[in-house]
Amino acid sequence: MATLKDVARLAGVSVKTVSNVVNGYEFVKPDNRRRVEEALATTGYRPNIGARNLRRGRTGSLALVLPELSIPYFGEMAGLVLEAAGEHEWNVLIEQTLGTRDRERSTLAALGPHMIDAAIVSPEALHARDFDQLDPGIPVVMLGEHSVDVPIDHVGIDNVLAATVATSHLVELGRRRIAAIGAHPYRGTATQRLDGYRAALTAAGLPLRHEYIVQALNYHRRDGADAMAHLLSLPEPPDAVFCFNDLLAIGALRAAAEHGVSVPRDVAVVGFDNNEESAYSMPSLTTIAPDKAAIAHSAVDLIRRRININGGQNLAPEDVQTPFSLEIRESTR
Amino acid sequence: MATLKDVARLAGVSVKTVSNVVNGYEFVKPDNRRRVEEALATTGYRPNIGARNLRRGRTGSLALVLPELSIPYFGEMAGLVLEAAGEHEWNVLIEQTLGTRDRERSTLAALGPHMIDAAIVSPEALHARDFDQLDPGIPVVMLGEHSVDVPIDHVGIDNVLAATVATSHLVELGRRRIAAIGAHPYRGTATQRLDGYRAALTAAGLPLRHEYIVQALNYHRRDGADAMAHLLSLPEPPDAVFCFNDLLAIGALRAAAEHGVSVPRDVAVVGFDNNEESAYSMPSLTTIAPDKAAIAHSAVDLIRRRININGGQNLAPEDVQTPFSLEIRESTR
DNA sequence: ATGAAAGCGCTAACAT
DNA sequence: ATGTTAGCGCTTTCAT
Repeated sequence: MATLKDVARLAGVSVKTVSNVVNGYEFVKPDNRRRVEEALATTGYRPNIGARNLRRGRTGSLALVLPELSIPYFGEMAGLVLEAAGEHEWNVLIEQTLGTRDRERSTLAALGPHMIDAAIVSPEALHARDFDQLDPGIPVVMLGEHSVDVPIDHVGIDNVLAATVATSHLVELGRRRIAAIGAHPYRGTATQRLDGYRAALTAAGLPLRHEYIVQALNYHRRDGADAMAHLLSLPEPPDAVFCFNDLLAIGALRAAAEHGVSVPRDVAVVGFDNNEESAYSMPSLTTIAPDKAAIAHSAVDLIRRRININGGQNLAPEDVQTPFSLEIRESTR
Repeated sequence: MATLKDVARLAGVSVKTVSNVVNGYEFVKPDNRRRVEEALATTGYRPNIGARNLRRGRTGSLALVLPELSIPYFGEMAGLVLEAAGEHEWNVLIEQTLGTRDRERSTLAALGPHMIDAAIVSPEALHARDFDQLDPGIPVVMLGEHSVDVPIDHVGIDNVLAATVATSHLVELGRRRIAAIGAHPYRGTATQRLDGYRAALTAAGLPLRHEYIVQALNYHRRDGADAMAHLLSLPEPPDAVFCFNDLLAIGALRAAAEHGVSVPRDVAVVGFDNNEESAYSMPSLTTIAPDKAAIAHSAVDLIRRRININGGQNLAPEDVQTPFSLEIRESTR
């Protein structure tokens, strides 16, 4: 592997001159430039990014911390973040926490300022003080929700509003016994979506029936199926269900089918996330569709702003709200 | 940010001693060790990985080159590769090619030896000579199939066999008009799966009907739906369909439903990949289930072997076959 | 405009 | 067992 020194020797100039050419410095004698460029070509020189970053004091990488790539929502988000970061020549280091607080904490702690310039974190179980682990010098953007109350940049949709829209849609369908699947003791998104659900029911003058709020400790398809099975076994089963993500909803659809309950005739179902698979489920799923690309771009932009203002340490944390829409499909038609 | 030097000064020892402690070297005077550990703690020292790698002549990163993270199969694989690589303290840089040859080529070319120690590539459209782009010094493992004939390590299941198993399963169900969705002009996996399909039909004494082989230029759900719609419009529609991946199959299920065709009664459907969603589709999908974790681990192991033998340049390329199974679900019951 | 040399933080010889 | 020093490849003063 050719180094600057090799190229310099071959071209008969100093490393400085070669470095100047490589970095597009303007004032290089045309003759020297030519010889350097020749040497560059014949050696096939490629800068050692690690060395450059060591010297420059930056890393050229962002961390993306999320629960699990195999979860469709995060797979889709990760792909978009990769693209957005790539536009600014950042590599992305993806870290999976598997949604456990332990791994979320240790991941945050391991994010030394040497590995990354900034981090995009999608926390699931973190507590506020876990963020002390973080080096204060590196900018962090939270995706998803303010699950904890820390002064950190945040990008995402208005979850309370979105949940209200989803629930109101069911109300407008004429449903009166509307259940919710996905309540969770300390997951921020869950709390907000539950709030939105309650707000919509209250606004419609419908009673809040505690047996219609089903917890889900995880948000996988199986959990949705279990929750739906439980709801259908109630003496008075619901005629509509708002699931806090699409996976729960997909599981709910299956449970409904297995219980001989027709969707949407007997039970209407709404999801959240607009996973690609939701357009192809049977029936296809009405769902809240966040603008994921907007989330990815906003997150990267926020980071760029922070970095350009020298860590932007004493800048007030921002809260960027991205658009969403309600995608109406067969499960509520 | 504390450096080795800072810690050394604080502990009153040389950098060497600190380095020794940090790297778990055994022979350090207990007294010194104690003082170093104290200094380490009070400074909150974290090694600068970049500097360490620069010195050691490695980068600490692997590249994972794949079409798109939002495709469930690749999302799942990426998660597993991340875990497998993490066990050996590798970061993973994921590059999306979006399945275009152009981006696959430029990605290969950009993989300078400074950024990564090795690469795991899941090519879709590459030609053999595109691999010339690659620095010969860095080990590459191909995932998926020998879509091109290059002397490079490869990990994956026996696609021909798997396709035969899938098709034979349909034969054993008593189906006689078995179609295939997913033929593709130059995608390696497609060719192999088509071969397996043909072999199974021939072995069963069934005719190869050219109108039952449907091309799919992409492998998304929509393509499967289109292909199935086409098959069902045939004068003599098939009574079974083997789809070359689960997404195609999911699309096929939907098209069948929309045409009022019952699965599996009228048409049995088999997929390939065992995406998580396939256990929850309606009906759930019979599919070939590759052992994805085995693929991820084998790929990382292969890389470790190559690297330990100094680039292993003159080692013959290996072809590791990982296990798979046929997961029988409702779509063929 | 370009060269010489220092130094980013670390590890590995070499010396003691 | 530990200190000293060179150097990984690069950029950046500081000279010239």
